[in-house]
Amino acid sequence: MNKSATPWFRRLARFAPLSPMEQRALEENAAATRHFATHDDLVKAGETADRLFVMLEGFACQYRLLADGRRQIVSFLFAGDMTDPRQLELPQVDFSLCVLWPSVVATINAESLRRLESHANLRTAFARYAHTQQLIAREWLINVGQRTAFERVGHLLCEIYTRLDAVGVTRDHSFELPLTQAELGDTLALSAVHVNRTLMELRRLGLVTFQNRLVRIHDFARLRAAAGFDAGYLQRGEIATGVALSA
Amino acid sequence: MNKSATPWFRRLARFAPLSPMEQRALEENAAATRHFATHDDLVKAGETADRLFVMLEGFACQYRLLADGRRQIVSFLFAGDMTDPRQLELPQVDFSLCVLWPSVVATINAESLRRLESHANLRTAFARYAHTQQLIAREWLINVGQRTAFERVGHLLCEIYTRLDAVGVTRDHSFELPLTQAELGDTLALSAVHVNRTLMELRRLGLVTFQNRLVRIHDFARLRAAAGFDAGYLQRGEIATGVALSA
DNA sequence: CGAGCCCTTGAAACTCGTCAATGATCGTGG
DNA sequence: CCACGATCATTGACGAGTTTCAAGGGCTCG
Repeated sequence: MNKSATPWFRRLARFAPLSPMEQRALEENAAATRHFATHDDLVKAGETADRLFVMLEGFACQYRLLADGRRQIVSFLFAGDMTDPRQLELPQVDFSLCVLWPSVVATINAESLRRLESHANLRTAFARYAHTQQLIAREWLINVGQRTAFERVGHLLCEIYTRLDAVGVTRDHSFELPLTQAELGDTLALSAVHVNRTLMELRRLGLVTFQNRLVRIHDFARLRAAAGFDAGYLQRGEIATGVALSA
Repeated sequence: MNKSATPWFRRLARFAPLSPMEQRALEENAAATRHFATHDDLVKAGETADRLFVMLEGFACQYRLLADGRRQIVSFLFAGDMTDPRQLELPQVDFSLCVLWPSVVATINAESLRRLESHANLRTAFARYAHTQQLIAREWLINVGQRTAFERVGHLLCEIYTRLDAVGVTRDHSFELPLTQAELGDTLALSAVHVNRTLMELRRLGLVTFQNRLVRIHDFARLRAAAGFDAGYLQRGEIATGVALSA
């Protein structure tokens, strides 16, 4: 029995009631794991889509490269996150997947997915999970499209804090985020230099500090207001949506 | 028998083989239609999500408003397009839906959706269709995040041309697009003024003209190259993916 | 102890936004 | 049928936010 699937189970259990039997199914299918180092690419856009990836530990992102090297990061994968199950129906992968911090990753092939989806609750959980990921992607579009640099950085930090807090890996309003400012820039469509200046500004205002991979949110309420953050999109698909949302 | 569901049927039939029985099911459920005028809001973000919308004729968009009035359009709905079926599982609607040109819209409630999804092929078609919409949304993120104004406008026009061509409503490399420059701006995260200047530039270079709601692409190959457009994301989920993709 | 990556900072340039004014187009009512 | 108002396209001048270039400093790791 492989217990390393726990974060994955925890994440999915937020979207559908999962029994011990389904938990065991996840564990069995997360058995084949591999370790990856920072900057390893697990897949590149355009390759054959023959497997899914599940982050058991670590941190990764999906991105797309333009011909001249510009890069847009389109999603983050924390421990417990996985790539979109529907991906397996497509001939090619749309986004490259890159590990940003030493990670343990499980691989799910079509056969495994079929087995997992024979559990109705898992199928439901996968679908709702994927839907939530889509809501996040749309929110990023709004973030990049309409918000100022200051709001963008603040909004993303609010989102990450909320996501990590939901799985219990924050401590006293702080969390580890192994992202360089250049990577933050590729996420938020800002230059690394401007990300730096914006983080300075956030620090100067006493809202957030981000040093040595540690983000500390000093005043969530004020940050949230300044960034126009509303956690609704992160929780809408979950079973027992936290009632105490707006504050 | 209501034949107005034809564009909807055509669109879905690209994602799964649909029999006459399934076609009839669509027609029956598209029976309750309503007409809307330009700028009618069918739903607003935050309202209860109790129905889907299917565009039988016309043109609409989904958007989100920020507190101070900034607007990001997150998707276009042409004839045959529908809102995301998974939306019905959520308590609230995430995006407002606004008609941009006189339209005929069908409404699908949870009960109708359940009936439709009892057809396995329709369920598959819905899921793949929604997945393609998600790929488009991600592409928009890349567009807004990484491309210049010039590339953005070009890329969007390539996308729309490709989408409309697939359903046969283009004529000699031109198509109707009832969008104001301000709306284009809210889509591409540009000011209306800058959209105007960019369109001028595209015209000056002999790539595209956009006048009186008519877009004419004078040199698709060159536009496509200039914008870095690759139609893959539009066709990846479809059954018989056009083979002649890259050129 | 050096190499490499990352953060930080300044100066200059550029893209794009805002403000403002003029035309063009179109539907509507007189 | 024309005048009116409204909406939209167009253009210019100016300003703001952000990028780019460049250089220095700090940290980590071999």
